[in-house]
Amino acid sequence: MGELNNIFNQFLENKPIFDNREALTISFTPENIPYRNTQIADLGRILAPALKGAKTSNVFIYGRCGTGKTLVAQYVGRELEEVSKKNGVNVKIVYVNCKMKKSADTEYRLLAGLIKKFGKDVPFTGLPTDQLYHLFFDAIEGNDNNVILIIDEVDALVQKAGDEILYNLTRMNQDLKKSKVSIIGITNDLGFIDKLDPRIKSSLNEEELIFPPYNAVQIQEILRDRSKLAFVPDVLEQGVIEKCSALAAQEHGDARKALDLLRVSAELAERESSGKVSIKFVDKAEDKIDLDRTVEIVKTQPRQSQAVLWGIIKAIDETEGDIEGSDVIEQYEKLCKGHGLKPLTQRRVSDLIAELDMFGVITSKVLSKGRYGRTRVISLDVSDKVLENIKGILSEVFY
DNA sequence: AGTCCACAGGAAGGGCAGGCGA
DNA sequence: TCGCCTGCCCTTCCTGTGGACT
Repeated sequence: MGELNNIFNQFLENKPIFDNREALTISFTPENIPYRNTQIADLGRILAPALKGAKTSNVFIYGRCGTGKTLVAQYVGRELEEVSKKNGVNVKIVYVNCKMKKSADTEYRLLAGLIKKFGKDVPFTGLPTDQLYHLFFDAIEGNDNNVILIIDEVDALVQKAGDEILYNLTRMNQDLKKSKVSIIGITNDLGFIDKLDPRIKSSLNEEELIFPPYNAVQIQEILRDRSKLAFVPDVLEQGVIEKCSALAAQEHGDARKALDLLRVSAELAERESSGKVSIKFVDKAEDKIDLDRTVEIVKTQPRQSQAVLWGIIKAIDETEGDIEGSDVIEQYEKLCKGHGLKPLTQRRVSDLIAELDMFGVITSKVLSKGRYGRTRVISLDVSDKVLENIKGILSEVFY
């Protein structure tokens, strides 16, 4: 108990670093969004007809992650809602993120989530889909609303649930008498729209906005803006912002990453009771973010997927280089045998490997060896330190 | 030019669990 | 409880394919 008290007391005695930590998180919406005036104005013009009760065009917003798409869409949406309220018009903005596991990544969950946002309750599962459409329909129609759906990471939804749902949503307007529904789709997959069914493509892509990546100088400006809110004066040492920006700019100008880096750097500085944030904390923060992310992924994988990863690591250890799918299967099946785990078919393992690739834990690419067939060549995509951690986690699972 | 390897990966469907209303 | 619906994980079956070999 005494030790814990010491920790708490020391924390309280430390010179504070943060003034408002929130300002560095993704959920924070700043007053002013730098370098996005054009996009804000464009989206504003597209949505403005809603103020006169008209249906607005469907919009697609493209841009890589951390380019401000979500921020701008939510910001414009909120402003629009406010102005409409003042003018006595019913405009409702509904935001859903399809990448949020277990919340909006299937047709059922998306609809259930939307219906909930209109204040009605829906069971997690169990209702036929057409009934859900009816519920959603009633929810919208009941309020005489002009509804604008912001569907974030819409590519994730379509990949999992197919594009039928988008078709159904765009078609709803034909049956609605009093209300209107428009869609703002947000995606970081530039080729996304071309993968859609042409019917959906034409009705959904009435307008499109492209969000270019930020450059290092722009990210610096964003960080400076936010740090004025987030930190007490003079805690950032020279070069910290520059370093965070440079690292994030290397990764296609991802402002979110820059903010994360800055926040974690400061948290590490706070934890070490060093009243200032110096460059060394940025390096540590980069490692920590990488480690935390990967460890989290590995920990939350189902057992079979962990077994496959273990097979990959074992196979790489043994061959000391790149390995092929068959090497993984061999190690994986050995592991299953040893732990009474029923081995999955090669087809399924191949999907699990692809999943691990998607998570960024491994890198794999399909390679043709001519007469000797085609295989997937696999290598690990983590630093040695992270690998040690992964091994630790997995050996606890497969003692 | 044609063959053929060794897999990738798409399609379809089975089986299970969770949840509903009757 | 039963029948029905869904999502999810998985298998089975199948077609496609890049390039070394003949």
